[in-house]
Formats: sequence, C-alpha cells, structure tokens
Amino acid sequence: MTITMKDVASKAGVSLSTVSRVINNSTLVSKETTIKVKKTIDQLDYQINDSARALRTNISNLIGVIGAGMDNPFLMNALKSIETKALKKNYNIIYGDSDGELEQELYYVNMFKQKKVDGLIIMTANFSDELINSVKRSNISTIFASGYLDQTDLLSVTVNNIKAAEDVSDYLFDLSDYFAIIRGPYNDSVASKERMQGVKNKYKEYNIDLKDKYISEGNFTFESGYKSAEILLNNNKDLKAIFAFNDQMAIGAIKYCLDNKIKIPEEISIVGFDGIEASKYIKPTLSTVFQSGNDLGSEIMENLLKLMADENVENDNIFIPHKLIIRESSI
Amino acid sequence: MTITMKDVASKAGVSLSTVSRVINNSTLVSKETTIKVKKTIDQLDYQINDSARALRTNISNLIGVIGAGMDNPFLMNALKSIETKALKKNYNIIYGDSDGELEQELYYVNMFKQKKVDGLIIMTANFSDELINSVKRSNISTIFASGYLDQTDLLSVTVNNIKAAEDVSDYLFDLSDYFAIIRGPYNDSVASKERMQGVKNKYKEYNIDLKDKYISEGNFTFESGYKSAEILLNNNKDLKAIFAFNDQMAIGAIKYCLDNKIKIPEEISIVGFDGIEASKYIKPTLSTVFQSGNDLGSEIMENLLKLMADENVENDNIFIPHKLIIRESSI
DNA sequence: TTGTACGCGTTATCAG
DNA sequence: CTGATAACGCGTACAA
Repeated sequence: MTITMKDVASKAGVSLSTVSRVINNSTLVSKETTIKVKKTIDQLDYQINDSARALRTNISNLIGVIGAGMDNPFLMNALKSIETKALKKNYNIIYGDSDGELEQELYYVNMFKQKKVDGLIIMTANFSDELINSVKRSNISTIFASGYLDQTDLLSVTVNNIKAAEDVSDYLFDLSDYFAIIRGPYNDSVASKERMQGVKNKYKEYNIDLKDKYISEGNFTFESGYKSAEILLNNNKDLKAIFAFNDQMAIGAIKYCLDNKIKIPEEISIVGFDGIEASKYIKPTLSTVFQSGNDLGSEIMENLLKLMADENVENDNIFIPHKLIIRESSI
Repeated sequence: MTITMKDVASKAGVSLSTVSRVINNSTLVSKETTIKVKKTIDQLDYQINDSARALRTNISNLIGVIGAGMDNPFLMNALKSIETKALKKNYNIIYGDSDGELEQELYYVNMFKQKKVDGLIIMTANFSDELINSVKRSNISTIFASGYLDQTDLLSVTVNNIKAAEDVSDYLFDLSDYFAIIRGPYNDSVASKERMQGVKNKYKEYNIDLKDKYISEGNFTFESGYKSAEILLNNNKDLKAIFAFNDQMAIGAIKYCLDNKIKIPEEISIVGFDGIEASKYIKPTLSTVFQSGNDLGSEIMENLLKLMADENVENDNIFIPHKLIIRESSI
C-alpha cells in the first residue's frame, strides 16, 4: 500500500490541490493549512511519486551521463563534480558505463531517451556517427566531453588534447632526438586521436620521421602500459623518452623499467596524462599533463544548464586548462 | 512535440492496445500487425515513456545504489559488476555518492524512495540508526554491503572484515612483536570498525598490549596514509610493520618510507586491504588482503534479485572470499 | 485562499 | 487476435 497525495488530503481534511501546492511551496496557501498538511505528510511518511510528476510536468530532473570506464579515476573525479553541481540545481545524475563499447553507448542513449532525461553528457571514448545521430534526433540538450567536435551544432567541453600533446612533445624533444608513444585504442578514442595529432604536428614541425616502431597501442590500463613499454624498449634500443596517453599506462611503463633495472629518468623519461592522485604517490613520481576533473565537471554543468535553459552558449568547443607538471620520472 | 503510442497507433492504423502489445512482446498479435507496428515505431522514432509506464505498472526497473567515494577503485569495481548484472535483468542502476556524509545518505534514500526504486544497495561507510530506520520504513528490498549487521531482519553481503584483519594480524605477529594500524575514520566506517575488531582480537589472543600510539586514523586517501606513516614511525622507533585498512593508505605509507630512505621490507613491512589494480604496479608491490569487486557485485545482485522476487535468502550475513597476498612490501 | 476536473502516456481488463 | 475504456498519481486551469 503506497501512500498518495489523496491519502494526505483526506487525512488532513483538504483537497488534493492544496496538498500539491504545499509540496511545491506555492505561496497561495495559508500558514495554517501548510503546517497542517506538512504534519500529515510526516505522519504518513508520504513520498512524492516522481514518475507521476514527471509524466505530468514532462520534466524528469534527470541528467544522463555516459562514460567509458569506471576504473578511470580522472573520469570519476569529473563525474563526482558533475553530480555535486547537478544536485545543487535539483538534478539527479544517472550514469551508464559503456566500457568503450559502441553498442552499450547506443543502448544508454536510448535508455536515457526513454527516461526523458533533461540533459545528456557524453564522456565516452568515441563519437561514432551512429551515436551522434541518435543524440541529434533526440533533441536533448547534450554536451560532449572527451574531445573536440567539428560539428558546429554540437557543444563540447574538454581539455585541449592537441595543444597538450604538443606541449609534451616540445618538452620531450628537448631531452632527446625522438620519443615513443603509448597511445589509446586505434579507432576508438577521440582523446587518443587528438593527442596523436598533437604529437604528429610536432614531429612534422621538427622535421623528424615518426616511425611506426615509435608507437604502441594500449587500452588505458596499467597492464597495457607495462607491455607497451617492453615492446617499445625492445624495438628502439636508444629510446630515451616515452609519452603515455594516460597515467595508468605511464605507471605501467615505469613498473616495466623498474622491473628491468632501467633507470628513470637517467636512462629513460616517462610522461603521462591526466594527473591522477596516484601519480604523486608512486616512486619516481610521475611527470604528467594535469587536467582538473573538477574544472571539467563544473564547465560541463555550467554549459549544460545554459543549454537546457535555452540560453546562448558562446563557443562550440570549450577548453579547460591543462598544465604539464614535471616530476621525477623525466629529464 | 514528443511522439506517443497514440501517434504510432493512428499512423499504423491500429489501436493503442495493439501497439502496447507489440512493445511488450505479447504473443497475442499476428505477425503482420507486429511487423507493421514495428515499422511505424522505427519510422516515427518512437520512444517508450518510462515515467508513464512506471506510473501504471508500479515498477521502476531501477536499483538505487548509495556508495561512499567514487575515488575508491574497489567500490567502483563492485559497482561496475552490479551494473552489468543488473542490466542483464533489465534493471538500471542509479548511483548516489554520499562521500561519507550521513546527510547525503539520507538524502539519497529519500530520493530513491521517490523514484520508487525496486531495490536498494547501501555500500556507504556507516550504518547509522537513522539510515537503517529510513530504509526499513520504506519497505524496499535492500542489501547492505560494507559490513556485517547485527539486525536479523536485514541482509548484508561483505567480506569478512574481522577474519581478514585477524589473518593479517597473525601474519604480522610472525614478523614482529607488534605492529601499527592505519585505520579509517573513527565513528564513521563499519568496515574500519570491524577490521579494528579483528586486530584487537589477535592482540588479545597473543596477550599483547594494543597501545594508542600504534594506531593512526586516516580517511582512506593516499595522503592520509602518508601522514599516518610519518606519525606512527616517529612515535614508535622500533616499528617493523604497518597494517593499513585500504590500499591507498598503504601506498601513501610506502611513499613516506621511500621518501625517507626507510627500506621496505627490510626495515618495515606494509600490508594493505582490497587488492586494487595499482597495488601490483607500484614498487615495491603491495602485500594486501585481496577481495574481488566482481564477486561482491555478483553476490549482492544475486541476493537482491531473490529479495525482490520475495524468495527466501538463506543467511542474514553473507561473506565473500578474501585472500592475504604477500608481495614485496612485507616480510 | 481553496476546491473541481481534466490530462499527461501507459497498461490491464473486458468485450468482441 | 483486436479495440474501447478505466486507472495509475500528480499539476494546473478554472471556478468558487
């Protein structure tokens, strides 16, 4: 037996609408009745039925977030920040983890449509055409948040992956004639593609040949970083620097070097990306491109709220700050 | 303009009920009409309205999860596993992060009541009376999952914190006359309380005095582990072993030792708890009590599904396996 | 300031 | 196999 407004109304001796007004803090209710109704609500432990309310108002107060990988601390930081900001505006977050699977992503977009979410945040690795079309058709206010989008009618908030990778490249070219890269999955990750672009830009600028054997493909896990380091070091005997596209892979690479008595940073420099908390607590501490999950979350929510309120948003692509932090794992 | 079953019905030239039957895979519809209706659904890009459905059926297909700390990899592993299992049974997860704040926890329980979740999973640090009462009043099928509960009418799934801590204690007493503890927040965490109990049991069994200066309180972060190690080592000059109640704090403690040229494990042994992925990739690798987030998630969901189906569940308190793994940071 | 009546989009019951 | 109709719980004109 679930308790409804009707029960509250009859017990309090008022009409349904009065109860509704009290619940929604309407000013058109006398102090007395307000108190009386609130008391009965407490007594009966009445709970609003969100489904009924959403059906009636066509507002779900839900924001859907699709992300790839709950084992990614940076993503979780951003998500936490999104959640906090959303809560303040009375929105609840509903998160779907795609693990990088396109099928899952589409599934979640669909599910969020059915739940009639008021806003949507896509932090997944890849922006496939299918995904983008599905989102566009839905007419839901949406922010893309793992990379830049060349579609002018869509809004993205992200770190400037290209510029950040260029910064790292400049730094590493100072240390060595060339450096190796542990990138993300090949056809899968916007962020990885963009960072790769930054690297390519600099190789080209310095007129250095970016050979295939300088590049290894990981999947953003510790383990793939470990294995990639092994491959890269075996294939490039004079290698002096590695740029890993996230911190986990960088930490994996460090572990490989340590296990094989390769001195860091004397023999090899290693740079990561993200600046997760753990990067400060390993030995040697990790040089990395820091970006703030907090910043990202704030910027996303700020713009999403504008979008949902039909306000104009200035830029199609918004960048959050990044900073190359040099620690013990390089130079 | 949102498209409803009505639009589908009129465009397909059938009645509302027929559309409903097709959507719900009723067998009572002819192949022909089924195909016709499905086609129009596609054409119109019709999406079910979950609110309306939930209102009518009184089933939300939602499972609420309340957890403390999205920066906890072990918790996130468990959550991922819960999500995967839930999806298979057509349930969606809605997660609320309390950050260990009681107020937040109560807020989420309330919110989940309003969303009429079909099931509830409480993985938060503390089981306050207020929280438990709120949950009980709601009549929602609930699993508690961070510690043991002495209330016989509630169900918990967790690692056996007491036994695990006893295992570690036995191991460390083999190495040294006493050991220090980096525990979790004092009045806040069931898991921490239970692990403390295990330690106390063994100190008592071996008739050794568990002095206050052997214990430092952290908050499950790297940083608190680092600071705790400093305090413990300063206050106990002959200290040879530390047991941290999670891996992050253990890694922080290791970092402190490394920074201060204290040799691990020669001068001091360090043991963590959880067995997060990073514990294998730091140097020295971390000895720790491994528990599987996957196991935990599976066990939780299995029992929650039974509970929701009103089936009997055998035990009030279900334990998942744990295993003390000795790596380079100890002996 | 309060109450009445309708409709949101769906499913379930019943009749055909 | 299909269709009409009531009901789920709430918010909001409109009336009082």
